[in-house]
Amino acid sequence: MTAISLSSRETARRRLLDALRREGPMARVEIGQHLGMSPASVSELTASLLDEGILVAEDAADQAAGLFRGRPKTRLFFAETLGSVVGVWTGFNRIELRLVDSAGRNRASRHIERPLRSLGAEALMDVLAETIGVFAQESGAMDVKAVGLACQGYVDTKDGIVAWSPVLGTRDLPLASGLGERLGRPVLIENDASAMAFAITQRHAELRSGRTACLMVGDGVGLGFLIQGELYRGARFGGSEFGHVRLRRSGPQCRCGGRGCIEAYLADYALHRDAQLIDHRPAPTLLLPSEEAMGSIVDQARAGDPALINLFHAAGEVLGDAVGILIQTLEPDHIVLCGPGTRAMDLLRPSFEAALESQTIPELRALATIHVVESSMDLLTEGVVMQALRELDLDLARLKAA
Amino acid sequence: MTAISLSSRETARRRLLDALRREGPMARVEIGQHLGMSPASVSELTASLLDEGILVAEDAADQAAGLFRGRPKTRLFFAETLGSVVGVWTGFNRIELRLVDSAGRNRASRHIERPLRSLGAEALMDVLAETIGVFAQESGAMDVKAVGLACQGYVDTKDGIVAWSPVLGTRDLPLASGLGERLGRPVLIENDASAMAFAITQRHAELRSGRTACLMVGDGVGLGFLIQGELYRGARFGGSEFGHVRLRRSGPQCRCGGRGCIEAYLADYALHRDAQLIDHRPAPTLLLPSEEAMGSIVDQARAGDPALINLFHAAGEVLGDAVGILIQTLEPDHIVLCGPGTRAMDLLRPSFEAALESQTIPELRALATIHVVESSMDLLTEGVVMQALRELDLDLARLKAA
DNA sequence: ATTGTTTTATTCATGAAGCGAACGAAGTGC
DNA sequence: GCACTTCGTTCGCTTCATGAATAAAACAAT
Repeated sequence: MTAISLSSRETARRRLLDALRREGPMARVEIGQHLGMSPASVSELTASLLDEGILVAEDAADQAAGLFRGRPKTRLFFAETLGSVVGVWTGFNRIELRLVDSAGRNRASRHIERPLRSLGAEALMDVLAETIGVFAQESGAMDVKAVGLACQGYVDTKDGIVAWSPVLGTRDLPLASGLGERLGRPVLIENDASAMAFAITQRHAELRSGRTACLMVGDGVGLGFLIQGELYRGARFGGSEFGHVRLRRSGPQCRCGGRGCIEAYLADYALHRDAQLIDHRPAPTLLLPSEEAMGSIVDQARAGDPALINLFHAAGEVLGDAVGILIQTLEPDHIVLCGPGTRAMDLLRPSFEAALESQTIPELRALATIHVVESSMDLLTEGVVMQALRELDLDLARLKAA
Repeated sequence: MTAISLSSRETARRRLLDALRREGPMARVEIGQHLGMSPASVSELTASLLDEGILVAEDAADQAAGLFRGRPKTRLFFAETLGSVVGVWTGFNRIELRLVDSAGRNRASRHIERPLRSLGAEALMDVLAETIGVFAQESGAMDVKAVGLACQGYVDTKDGIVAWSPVLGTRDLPLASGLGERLGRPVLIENDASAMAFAITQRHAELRSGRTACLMVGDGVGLGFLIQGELYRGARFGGSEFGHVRLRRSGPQCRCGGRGCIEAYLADYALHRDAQLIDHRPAPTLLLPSEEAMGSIVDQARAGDPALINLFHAAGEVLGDAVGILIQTLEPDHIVLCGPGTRAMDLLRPSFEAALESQTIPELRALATIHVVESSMDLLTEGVVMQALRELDLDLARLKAA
């Protein structure tokens, strides 16, 4: 499951299948209009996809009754027999699982509470493989074709190695091959912010043109960067772990070991930790605070608690500085703020905007539209499962070609 | 002179001409080996280039005497009759000019002292047009086909507008069209750091693969980012003016109006200003300190002046933080530190490396090779003139096609 | 001088990919 | 049954790149 450069045909094929997953069943003409392809090309592409058994034509009977003139459309969609794919997200003390069919439709999902950090490399992979296996079985999926796993940290998607992750507690872990051997299936791994960024851009067409930087605020702070709808890949990892950029030299402690990282102000664990301190409560034991705990902090701040308001003020300022850096460095067309952290956007906004304005000129700021997309962590599994599906599409094509 | 997406043929043509400018005259076989093209394709491409009069075959007589067997190579190179191109860089109180022929060879260069900031938009463009015209005439160039101009600031290359520049003192200046009308020739404008980055990557083959981030330290601090040897273009400007990222909330004054920008620590004007202050000398009147003035500051620091050593220590720390941000955001394969500011790299290095190490994990740091390229400001005119030549190549191709 | 050797350059046929236009297919409305 | 409309396929054309065969231009050997 490596991403080499794609041939012209493979790109067209991918665009077609992507569009079908996003839009649902479409007739050939519709696909052509949607992608700006000639009917001839669509015919050619779909012919081989039908031939390979990846797509099937919808029964004419299924269609809306004949209120139209002309030859009726025959909609195409993914065959039901292609098997399914599991998407996984590993958080600090939580694993999210999702099962989708080849069309990307949700079949089952679940999350379990399970701390992972304390396990060693082998035990960690054993637990993950076991968890994935049980989930698939209990969901009645006998036909899992691939697995996609997203986690925070420096994830080398190409070689399948997690160089460092705050949630796994290991270094240079060959997670893709380790899980792949245990499960007997190809495993794709990805940074979680990239996975979420991909899921969000799949849902919003305007974000798939130009350059889109998605800042995910939640458990940590991550960055997913896309150019023309495709994830930007850096030298190995992709523009990720932006949360560990140090913005304040002597700022609060971050779990990466440093001080003053973006995350140490903005992430749920940081806000929760500081709020507990303000309330003179004991330090939290759970690394990943619950949505209820975070909600109550936000409510108290909205009710006017001055110390908590200050907390969000400082966080908003850091967010503004972070977006300023993104704008000055990547100059994106779109900036997306996403993840659970956007729940408090009303509290962050004043200081966020002030900080952003104080470090960018209007001409530059005007280039990037800032979108706040309320999104929960289950978009992560959606993103990574989509990517696994796309890799599977490619593998199938190459299998037939060989 | 707009950069639209290139056709397959145009890309091949550009690669061929780029290679000839870099490597000098080459025979068709050599071009093929160099670019990984089949002889048939090279033959086809060169046939039309010869036909259009852009290339000519070298005289057989010019070649080395026949110590070789087989049919002798006929080297191809740019026709002498194609005209020349002027490259310009505008600094605070200085204009650098360069005249090159169509092969990119230097024909003449000059720099004049002339402050620009105090002029209005029209007067500024009058002065520039006049200066360029006189330079071309006095260099005996009757055949200037295009002009490339690089300057610091937010430069929209596509629309030819300078949104803001610390050296020009105007806003949203339509410089390309304004100069173009005055000179009667197409004018390409570019951010100066991008121009230098392009020049440097043209000289070093290894920097043309993967992602290369060039941080230019000198008059200001700029960033040029290239992917596979082509300049990254953001929404409008390109990943530029990185020097105005604010790294220290309450840092020293920057000429952009903000405080604590990277530039306010690292740029020549900032170091010079602070050194003057330490020596209890009057504030400098010249905005761009001379190379001698900078050299004397560096010498004093090397001789052990503790206050100046501190100055460079703080600058190095900011440089380390800046490179850390670049690594975490763009994850480049290569980082190039260039520009006159590298003259003091020995003084910057200890704090630079400490700061970089304190905010990046080793796995991530190991991905990017850091190159220090000693380069003076005259590489700027080389970079922008090369880009103007490439645009001219394209225009010629499109002219023939139409 | 003639012939062979070696290297360079061109030509030609082929294949991949996309597309416009023409044509066939499959319905509805009368 | 026939016109009409819309959908999908087929055919021929174009662009582009390439391998193979061929031509070209020298030198070396006889």
